[in-house]
Amino acid sequence: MFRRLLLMLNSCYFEPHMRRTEIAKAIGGEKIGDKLKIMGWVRTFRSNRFISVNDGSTIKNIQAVVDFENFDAELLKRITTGASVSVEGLLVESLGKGQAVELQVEKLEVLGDSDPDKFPLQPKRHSLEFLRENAHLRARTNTFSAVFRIRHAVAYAIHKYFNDEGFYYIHAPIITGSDAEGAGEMFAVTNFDLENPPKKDGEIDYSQDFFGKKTNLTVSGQLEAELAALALSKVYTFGPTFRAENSNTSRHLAEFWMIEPEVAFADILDNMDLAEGFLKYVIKHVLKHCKDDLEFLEQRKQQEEKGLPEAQRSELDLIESLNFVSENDFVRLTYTEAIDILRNSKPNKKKKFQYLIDEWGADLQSEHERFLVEKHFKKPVILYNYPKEIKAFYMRMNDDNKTVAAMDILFPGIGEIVGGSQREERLEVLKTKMAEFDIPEDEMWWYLDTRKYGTVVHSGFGLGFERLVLFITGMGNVRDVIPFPRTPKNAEF
RNA sequence: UCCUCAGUAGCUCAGUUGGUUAGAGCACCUGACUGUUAAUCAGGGUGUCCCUGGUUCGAGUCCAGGCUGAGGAGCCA
Repeated sequence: MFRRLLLMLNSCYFEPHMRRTEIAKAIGGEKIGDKLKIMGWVRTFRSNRFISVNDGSTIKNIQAVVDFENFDAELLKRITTGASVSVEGLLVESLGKGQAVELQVEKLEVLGDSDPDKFPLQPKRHSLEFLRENAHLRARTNTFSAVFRIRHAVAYAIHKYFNDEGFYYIHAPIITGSDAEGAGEMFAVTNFDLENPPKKDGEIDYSQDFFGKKTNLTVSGQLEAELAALALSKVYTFGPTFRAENSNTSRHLAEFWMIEPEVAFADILDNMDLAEGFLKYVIKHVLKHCKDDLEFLEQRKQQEEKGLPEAQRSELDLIESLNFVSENDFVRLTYTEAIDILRNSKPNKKKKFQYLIDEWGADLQSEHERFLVEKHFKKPVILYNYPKEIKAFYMRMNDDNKTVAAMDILFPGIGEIVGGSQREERLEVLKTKMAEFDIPEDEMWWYLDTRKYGTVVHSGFGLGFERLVLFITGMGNVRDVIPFPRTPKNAEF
């Protein structure tokens, strides 16, 4: 009632400081007949009359209609692609097709000019590579604003899922003093003068460094998550992770975000249930809340695949494939079963694989994972119980003494999206494995303590956040789903 | 790091067996028009052909080395 009254007053005259209405709210349909102020960035200015304005609140633009006869020509000249504007006027049903509503402009202000000769983004299609080089501006494109809104929705859904399931969010340290985590090359953290570090007996003396020891950026929060899970039962981490690998692929970043749930009293099967339920929940959330953006990205993908031969195009459209994954059970398959399938597969018999599968124990290559996911099952696959030799030291030894309770989830087009395991909770077995893997016990005393005092069965996994966003958005390169990608030879912006 | 491919106007790209002054579309500038949807029409070329060296009468084109990017592999998430 009170609001109605305000609205009536509002439509009679302009307040001196009218509040901005987000475009997402303005085009919802409920505000027709209201006087509104819109602020945003000009996408196009057509016919000297129609300003397409976007403020990032939605992929849709609002059409602001100016009677150019009543406005200063010099002012209208400043309405260029990329300029920021404030427009006030009456929101009405659109006279033209293509949009439901439009704003009849009564007040027009250019907030920030944009020299059209120099502004890099034109009202046309740009290559993703070009936009990557202009990452400071690329969020002003439909594609990237859609991707980043979805990235947000995915992050939010992850926190919501875990919260609703009784998990606690643990902030694992970014700087780590243990170099025994065994997940690849690390970035050193130091405040030494690199030209002239202090030395002792010819060697760099790390005891004089900031932390009094050698430290690195974290490659995984798993070990810390395990400590927390063995107190709080159900925890997860969600933070930046760093790998100094010289990886140049569409699936690797030097700085990426990883989610690592860890659950006490849970075995490998519980772990698979958690991962599968979690992935489905997140995808459903995005399907429900990001419809406009998904539809746009679906069209973008179709457009992009038009140029490809039919065999290389996706069988399902983006939204279809998300529905499919969220509504169907993942295939669960032991490593041993996978080897049997692969050994008898056509590409193996016809020697089409670059690495032929002949015996149990071989590490699976990308081509094998792809075959299983994209050709044989055509759905996400959970592979588990791998040979102990090809997996990490902390994974729990199975009773066969040959395999460990590891599991990887493979997604079509992405490959490994989740890697996890039941953890070795038996102190003596863990110590033996560490010796086999040359991991010094004295650096991991705190990890071993959890097995010494009240050890329990527990499991967890790591999920590559960008790989999940990659799958959900249908983009082709993780560099295009993170605002400012860090890759070898690239840390611009 | 390895393999393959690419680098020409602001962007996307064409450029013949090495041959005169390097082109197109879009963007941009000027003008016209005005209910448009990446508006339309007319006119205008804005260039270190990635860099360095070499072969040649002559190199965007051929050769060598380098830089950058992409795809794939490895590593993995």
